[in-house]
Amino acid sequence: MGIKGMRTVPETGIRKRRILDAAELLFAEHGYDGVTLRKIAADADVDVALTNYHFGSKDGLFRAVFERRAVVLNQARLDALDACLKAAAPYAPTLEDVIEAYLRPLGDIQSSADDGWRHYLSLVAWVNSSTEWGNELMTAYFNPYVQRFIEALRSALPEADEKALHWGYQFMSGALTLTFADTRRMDRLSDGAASSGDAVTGYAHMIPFIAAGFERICGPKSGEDKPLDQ
Amino acid sequence: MGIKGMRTVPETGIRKRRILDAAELLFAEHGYDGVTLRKIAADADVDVALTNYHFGSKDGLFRAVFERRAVVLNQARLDALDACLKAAAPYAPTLEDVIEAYLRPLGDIQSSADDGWRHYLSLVAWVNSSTEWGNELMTAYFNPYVQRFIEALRSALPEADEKALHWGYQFMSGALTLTFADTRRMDRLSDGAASSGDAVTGYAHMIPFIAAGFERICGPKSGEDKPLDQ
DNA sequence: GTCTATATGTTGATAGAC
DNA sequence: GTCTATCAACATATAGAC
Repeated sequence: MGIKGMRTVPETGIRKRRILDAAELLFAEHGYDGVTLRKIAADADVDVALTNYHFGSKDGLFRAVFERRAVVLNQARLDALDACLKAAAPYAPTLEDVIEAYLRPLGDIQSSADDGWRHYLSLVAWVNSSTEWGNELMTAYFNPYVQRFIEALRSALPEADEKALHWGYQFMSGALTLTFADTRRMDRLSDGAASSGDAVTGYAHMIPFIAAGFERICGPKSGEDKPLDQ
Repeated sequence: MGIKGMRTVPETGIRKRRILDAAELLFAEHGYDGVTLRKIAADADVDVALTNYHFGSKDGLFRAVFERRAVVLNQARLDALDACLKAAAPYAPTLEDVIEAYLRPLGDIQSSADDGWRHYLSLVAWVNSSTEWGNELMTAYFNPYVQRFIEALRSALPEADEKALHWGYQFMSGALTLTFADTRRMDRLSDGAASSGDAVTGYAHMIPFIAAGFERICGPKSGEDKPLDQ
């Protein structure tokens, strides 16, 4: 086989991969309905029919894109969380350490030069705020990990009210999601003082911001912290 | 004119309004590309051609929907902010009062029975995290108001770093946006302990959470690390 | 203002040659 | 695995009768 200059490694998967990469970026930027298979194929520089050949349908392609990096991302975050818990053992980890273990891997990705991963985070942000896909995909792929994280939060905030804990997670998830989406609106709003592209500064502020929020509503003194008349 | 049982009030605008209402809900739920004019017309119980007659194009309809409530919403929030500033004068308002002035009107809308307004907030959430519409529409309609709010924040946090202030606003905006989106994911995640439909509890937690976050990264003691009871 | 009819293009998907 | 050719369905938008 080798003789006539033919590849000995099969190039199988090269086009399939290019489709995934192109779809990843386009879905992240425009959402599911804002993208056509033709545009994906054009950006991937392959024939339109290949998208259906490899993934069956547009729906199948979208799921394949989402699934591709979900497992490895969860594992990385799980490792960070475990390291944090082990470092603190036999005591409970501090709140800020738990938050940091949750956010740091994402911050590292976002400030990295890896376009694929950055686009993926953007896609996750879109899915997370989508009523159609969010419930199914986020629940299926990320809930088990999120549960572990909330457990860690609970151990760092032993007197936390269960409701407050989940609302706090919701706020953190929202702050994170908008940061991923990277709409560049902050740049104009702040007249250049702050840039949404500056992920390093973003996460440096986000970790203490979120930690303080949790402390306030879930802290040991959360009992008398009923700000509202209800 | 009255004689033959004809309406003396022109029914002009009834169908136009129904189109706006139907479009508002559908755009909020599925985004711009996830909705067809046919579906909007069907839900509004009018002919498809009417959508183009009244609004020129799908783009025009979308803008009309967004614009309809933007002005009145901004005015309501401006009033709340002014009331907060006046109540504190001649001193600077407290941080929590400013945050409350910003969030309270939204919380009131979301926990109200007014479907139209609730759908509108959902639409704003979608626009806010959209790369295609967010920059243009949010900037045009909401930036002037947001600037005023950030000014008020600045007066409550006199030593705030400008960058931190804007990042804090970004986190607040994200938390707010995801709460508007109301994907119901929290319900399952918390196994029923917390419900995203419970806006009253949500905002009751959100106000202190966000205030604590701002204090931590923008507070007078932001250099050090004063977690609680400061 | 409202409807019928239609123009004109695009969509996701497939069948079949290579 | 990849491409050509093609389908039926559906999209937005408009022209013209009422």
